[in-house]
Amino acid sequence: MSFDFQQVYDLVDDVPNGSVASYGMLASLLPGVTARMVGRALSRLEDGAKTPWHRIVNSTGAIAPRPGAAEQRQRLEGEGIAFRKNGHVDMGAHQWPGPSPIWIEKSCMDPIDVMEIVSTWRRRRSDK
DNA sequence: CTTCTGACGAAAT
DNA sequence: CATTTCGCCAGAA
Repeated sequence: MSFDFQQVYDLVDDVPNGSVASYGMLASLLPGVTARMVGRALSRLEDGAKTPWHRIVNSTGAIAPRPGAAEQRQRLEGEGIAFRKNGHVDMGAHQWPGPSPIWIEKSCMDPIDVMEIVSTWRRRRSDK
């Protein structure tokens, strides 16, 4: 069975205004889904979609080079996201804290595991 | 069935 | 930091 794009969209919908998440982090919260699959799911979004795709960047904080990258940056700046000189998002300051309790409940995941995963991604940032 | 192609990530250089 | 290299894998052609 192939995975359902919808589960990716549901998680992206959970990322609040003013914060950004990486493809890899979202993928790590979705068993069996890889970062590439998350990206593919977003690329298949339809134009009028309500899903906040612009809040997803890669693990280095860079915006994937593609038509529409400019719009993504513009939207993020509109939400108060700060960028560095090299064009990367300041992940340390805006990284998504993790999924909401509502999402965690719907996903049927163990809250402890979720916290574990999230902390791993935060640690990875600061180590660098 | 085979080939090609990425909205990625991590480590090495 | 920026670049390169390689692993990964579902769809489209």
